[in-house]
Amino acid sequence: MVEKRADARRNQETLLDAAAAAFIESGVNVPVRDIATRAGVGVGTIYRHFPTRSDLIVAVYHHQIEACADAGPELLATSATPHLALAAWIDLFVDFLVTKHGLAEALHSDDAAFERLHGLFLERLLPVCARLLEAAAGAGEIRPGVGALELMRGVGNLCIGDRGDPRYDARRMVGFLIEGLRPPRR
Amino acid sequence: MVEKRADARRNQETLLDAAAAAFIESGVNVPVRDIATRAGVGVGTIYRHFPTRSDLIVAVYHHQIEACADAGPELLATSATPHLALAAWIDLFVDFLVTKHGLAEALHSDDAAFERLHGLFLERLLPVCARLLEAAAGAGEIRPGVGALELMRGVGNLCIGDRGDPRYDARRMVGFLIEGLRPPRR
DNA sequence: TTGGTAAACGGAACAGTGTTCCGTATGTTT
DNA sequence: AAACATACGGAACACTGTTCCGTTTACCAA
Repeated sequence: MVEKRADARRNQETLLDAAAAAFIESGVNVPVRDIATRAGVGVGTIYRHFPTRSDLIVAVYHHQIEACADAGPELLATSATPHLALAAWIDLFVDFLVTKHGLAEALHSDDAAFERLHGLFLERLLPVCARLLEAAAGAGEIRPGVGALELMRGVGNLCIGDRGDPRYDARRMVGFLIEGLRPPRR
Repeated sequence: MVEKRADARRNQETLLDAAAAAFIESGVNVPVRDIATRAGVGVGTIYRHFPTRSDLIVAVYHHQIEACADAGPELLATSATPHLALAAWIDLFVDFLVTKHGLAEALHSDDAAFERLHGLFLERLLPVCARLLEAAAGAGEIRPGVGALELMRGVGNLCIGDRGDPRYDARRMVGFLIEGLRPPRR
């Protein structure tokens, strides 16, 4: 493994900061040029460090995604019931998504540029969700046969378009969805 | 009101056909030039007849939207319970959305180009949904205070990304959401 | 210190798409 | 048939993503 040049390392840091700021201000779909200008580098430099938009987004939000993943087992251990743990974890997930403008949309586009983002969610968050689902199903609190992937996609979809719009509260809708997972009443 | 020229009327028809075909083949985000080529006209002609993409989509799907709107009262009159009517109507709505690739996405983008589409849904479908919700709430079958707009946006969102993907069934997720509207169990 | 080399940079250039605009063509009317 | 209004076509512009290469810079060895 060869060491990277000092200027390259410096630029990568600068880019991460610039991207984070740009994402907050203009959403994750902010034009590449804007990020480049903000960082004071050429667009080529961005593509060299982060070949796809996914790579940049992943780099910026990596820690938060990890934190969300880590919270799953913990919630399961400390919650009164698995269903409550599931609901609480989904809440964390929703919080993460709705505070990143455009991220929910990006997550569910089939654009190849978001491949790695997709991959990270699948790799880190999906197993956590699956574990929580399993526990809740095992306790008879939700119907069996609900897939983690479809649940996460559904929840992610529900988060689209929630930008502090008072007429649409993603958390509320997600709450209904999670409630609807319970077994049919007799 | 002045009569339109014959060639203009002819072109409008041709464009509707071409757009409908293009939507089926490539989704509602098919490039304008593709539709123009298909219809054998210049892009200017499209923009003259349909200034925004919304106008074109609305023109193409107008009848189906009307049919969906008309089905609401009918379902309410013939269903065993208001909740069943609501579920059945939402099913129609979902059917409409998932068979039009990209329509659900378009519906929830804030792009100004989809203004009229948004407007038509609000104007025609929203009252129908509100009526069904009211009936169900009145019968105590769902919690009160659920807004028609948020429900329709939620349902629309859940339909995003369902392209016959076996791993994601929008209808199933919507079913859970509607089920979750029921009052909390004691 | 001083080359020499590989790594990294910048930004021009290209590609795809939406949108506008105007010279030209066509239908309509007198 | 002439004159006019309407409509047409597509070039041209704007915006964004992406690639590519001539130039610059950091690093190291002599």
